[in-house]
Amino acid sequence: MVSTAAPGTAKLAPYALVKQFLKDGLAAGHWAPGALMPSEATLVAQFQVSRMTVNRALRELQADGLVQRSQGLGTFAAQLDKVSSTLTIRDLPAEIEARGHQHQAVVHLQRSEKAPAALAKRLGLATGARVFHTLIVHHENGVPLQCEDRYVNPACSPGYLAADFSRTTPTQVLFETTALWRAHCAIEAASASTDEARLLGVPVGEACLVITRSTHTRDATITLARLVHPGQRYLLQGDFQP
Amino acid sequence: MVSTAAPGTAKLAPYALVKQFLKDGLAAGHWAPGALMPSEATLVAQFQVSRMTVNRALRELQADGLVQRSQGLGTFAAQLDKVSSTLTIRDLPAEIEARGHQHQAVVHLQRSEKAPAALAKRLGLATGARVFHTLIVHHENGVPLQCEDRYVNPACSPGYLAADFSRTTPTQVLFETTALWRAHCAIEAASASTDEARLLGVPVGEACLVITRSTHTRDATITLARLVHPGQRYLLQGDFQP
DNA sequence: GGATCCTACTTGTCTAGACAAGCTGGCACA
DNA sequence: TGTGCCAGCTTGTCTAGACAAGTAGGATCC
Repeated sequence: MVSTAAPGTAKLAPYALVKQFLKDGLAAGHWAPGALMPSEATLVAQFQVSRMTVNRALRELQADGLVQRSQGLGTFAAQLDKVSSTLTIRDLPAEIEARGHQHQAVVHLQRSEKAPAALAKRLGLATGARVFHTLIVHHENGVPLQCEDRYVNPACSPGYLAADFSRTTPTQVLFETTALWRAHCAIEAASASTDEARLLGVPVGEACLVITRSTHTRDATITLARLVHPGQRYLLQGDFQP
Repeated sequence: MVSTAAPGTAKLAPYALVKQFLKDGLAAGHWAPGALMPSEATLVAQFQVSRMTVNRALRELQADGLVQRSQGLGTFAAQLDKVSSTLTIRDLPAEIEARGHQHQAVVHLQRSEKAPAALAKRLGLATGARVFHTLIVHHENGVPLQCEDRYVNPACSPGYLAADFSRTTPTQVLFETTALWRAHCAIEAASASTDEARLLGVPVGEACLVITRSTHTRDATITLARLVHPGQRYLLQGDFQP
């Protein structure tokens, strides 16, 4: 096996080269936000490649939000302040495993219940219909880190209650049996309730990070979850890099 | 002007048609996560288009995280549970304006200070160097919604202190003068300190959502910001839809 | 002067073919 | 039996050209 280039000078495909060139120029401030950037024809001449190659580079930069293009006008450097930071919310057990730490789940509740009117409505069920309810506390290296209070639409995952949640996770079970189509989440801060404080081992009134998450198939709501984290022990992090 | 198609049946470009077909199939569960999807050649035959067209559709689906592709093997339906929800954090004043509400900024502090050692280090400056410091409370329709405590690297934006922050916002000023390259943010819950409680008009100890944000050029740190929101009044929302 | 048309430039998209490179399974050979 | 090679599949990428459609500015006509 012979390496084709010096290490760190990995050979880039032509389209990637054009992309890199433009990205670097943007980072260096060669084109102020809103400024007109080189046209496809210009780049074709400059890099001696075909238009499709340049077009791909520009199209991907547009998808990344780094440039704006409009037919008839040209390509413009994007307002980078409009490129809002995105942060990803992952499954906590997966995150703990990824850190190489030990994950432990304590199941406090795992049963079928009659849904109160408000809950039934949010799940798109008839009032009084039965729903699955689990309450699980996730520990990282023995420290309680998340209190997961979850309601599941039985129609979407009939076998949900049969799972062993000390071994697997609700997210895992649900996504093996259903086709996710839409998800919504909200993040807020709230004080720990008496129950939550007890389960998480923190003082009542402790500031907590609360993630409310709902996932849906195309037609129905699969599950509603309320994830409560002690404020002192949990941090959601996000990075943005063009 | 003659409409080219019935409303709701807007004519899609062939590549978009292929993309839609695959997306619909995934949503309907035709391909379970990990299952082998049709090859490019199959789709070419099925849709009677050229391979580049099909390739574009598949490449975009891959960029969206809906399929995984590997050379020599084929295209596979992605594990959608791995497609973590992303939520975007926008500039609060912009968000308030977008809601059609009235935004008001009260400037409590706007000056140059000697940076303590820890801060200087985080900004990549020499100990004791001067930094710009602003403390602004943003109101929505008269209600305090965010306490923005921000330090700025003078080298990146020398004119920062001259701005009128009752009229414009720090984010706006910074992005007009600097080229953003990298951003980092973290979200946590914390209790309101005495000062924060006073500025936000909430009881001391109230649960607050705290966003810590740092932005960098390629070489230097531009700014560090600590954004504190009263838990009862603020909600970060995110949607995910393939 | 004002309205209209026309041209040049831009991006958006598609085509038909080509070569490269990675994976798999079967066939021939030792 | 085991090993290596090769054919046939897959995706990854590039090319040269084509037509469509949107914009802007100048030339022309009234």
